Amino acid sequence: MIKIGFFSKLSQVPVKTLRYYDQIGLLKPISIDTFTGYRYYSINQLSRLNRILALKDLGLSLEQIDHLLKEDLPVEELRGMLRIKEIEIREKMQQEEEKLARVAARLKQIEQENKMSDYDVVVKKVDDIQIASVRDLIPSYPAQGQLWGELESTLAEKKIKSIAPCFTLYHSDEPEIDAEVCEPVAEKEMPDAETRVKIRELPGIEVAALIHRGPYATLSTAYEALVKWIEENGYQIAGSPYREIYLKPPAEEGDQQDHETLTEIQFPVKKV
Amino acid sequence: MIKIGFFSKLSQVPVKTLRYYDQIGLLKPISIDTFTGYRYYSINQLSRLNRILALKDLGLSLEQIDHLLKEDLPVEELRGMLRIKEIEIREKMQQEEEKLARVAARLKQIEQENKMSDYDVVVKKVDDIQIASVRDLIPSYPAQGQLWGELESTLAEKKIKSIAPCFTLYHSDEPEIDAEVCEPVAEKEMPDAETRVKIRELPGIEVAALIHRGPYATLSTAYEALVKWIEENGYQIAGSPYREIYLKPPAEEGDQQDHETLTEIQFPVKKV
DNA sequence: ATACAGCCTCCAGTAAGAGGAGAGTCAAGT
DNA sequence: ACTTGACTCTCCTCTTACTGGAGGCTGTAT
Repeated sequence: MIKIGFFSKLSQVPVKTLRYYDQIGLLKPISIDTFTGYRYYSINQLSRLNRILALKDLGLSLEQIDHLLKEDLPVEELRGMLRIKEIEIREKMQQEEEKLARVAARLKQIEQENKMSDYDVVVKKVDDIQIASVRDLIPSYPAQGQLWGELESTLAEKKIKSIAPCFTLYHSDEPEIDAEVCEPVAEKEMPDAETRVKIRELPGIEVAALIHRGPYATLSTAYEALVKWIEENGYQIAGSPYREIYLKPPAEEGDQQDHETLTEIQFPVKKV
Repeated sequence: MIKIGFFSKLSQVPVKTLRYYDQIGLLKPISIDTFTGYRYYSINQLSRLNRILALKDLGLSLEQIDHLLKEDLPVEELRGMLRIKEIEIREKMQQEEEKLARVAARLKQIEQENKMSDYDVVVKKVDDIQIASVRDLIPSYPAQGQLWGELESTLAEKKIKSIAPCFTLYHSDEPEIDAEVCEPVAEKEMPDAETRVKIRELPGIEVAALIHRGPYATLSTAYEALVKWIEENGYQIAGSPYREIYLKPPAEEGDQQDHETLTEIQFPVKKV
């Protein structure tokens, strides 16, 4: 029968923590004075406390520990929990390693350019999306203009509305540019489909993305930055197509100099 | 001027998160309808959001990010933060690795014995402590009895009281046992010190500890388990002395069979 | 008798949101 | 004009494993 402070000294566990363990029912004192509320522990309880600390040190939550100590079905269940923990820890180490790579890459970039990068790359999963699109081979990037004309006029005719920013899928760049211009739509099918415009669902994928501000002619620096980031951060480009999303097209039609133009570039990626 | 749901779709950031970022002032909508409370964002803000996400991905807290984006002193400060982050991540990886070792060791023990270990080893820092002690070479462990007699009688004579469980420090076991029997006391000095009993302060150290239940004759299994644990968990024994703490001595004087006897063993350790 | 250490309960706060209730708003279709 | 269903709002609670503090009682030593 010892008081909480002494029990704390013996175990080197803070008094606050012991009270907390009492509160959540993990380690209750053997008796509590009804009048004063003083907690009284037995020295025997040090064993249980040690077991708690040891399991906590393995990364188990107090709830899991409580469960393990409450039921007397420990061995098999503990084994299972530890196996899972093992995997979790490996995953976490993996993630830390990747994070370290990202930090190192960013540091390197700062050292080299002595300023904060213009581009911030994020990896994200893009959702499935319904699109209406026209695909064709074109001789140059600006030549996709006529595909856009074809797509927009068809959609206008069918009274189909775009529900999100339009974008281009580039299926390949060589020897010719294989481009597909897309408008997100709500419809699932194309009525009387005797045009080149098709409606289909684009499955969601993981992409590395960044946003470029400035005219289309300056997109190449963004591409370089994105490819470099992907290489340096433990990812690789996972096939075609990549996307160019026209978040905010030039204010005036044909004004290729608008410095407020915003374009997002997305490359499908997977971890190396 | 787009609504929160659309901004969320474009960025793949949950609406809840955007509202939270607004709340903490990290990313405020460009306008909020005074009557409806609707938040309206600008597409331009995607850049800032991307920067936030990128920095978050490096492990910075939202508070740090807010600071970095608020002030325009970013480069040097960011570099410093990232350097610190780099170190933190390495430390964390180190810790995860050690945790993995502990889990693996525990799993191995379960596989071998097919039951939960009787011993739970904890690593802890023990505090500085004032002790009164007698040290001598003894021919066998039970022979420390006479040292105890000497210590207790001296303390009784000087009316010095023990304030915690007594313990023995073993400075060496070979060729003879160099033992020091100790009683924690409050006094800082020994009055008229013409006895072999000395008072001194024992500095706090890191120890690996476990609790053994059962008569002293069975302590050897506990020692084996503790030494094995230390080896398997990336620690090493950091010199002498080790401690045997008599948490709960046999109920009756001389009853060496008491199965409720509790003894804690502590080895000074350091990480390999 | 009076310190003073030790103990009590209750409350608030941590990071970064998630989940849900209940109510108001918007846009499209009838 | 009305209804429906999707969006949005605020406010509340919950998460982990505690930590810190306020205000008040208890136990022991002088």
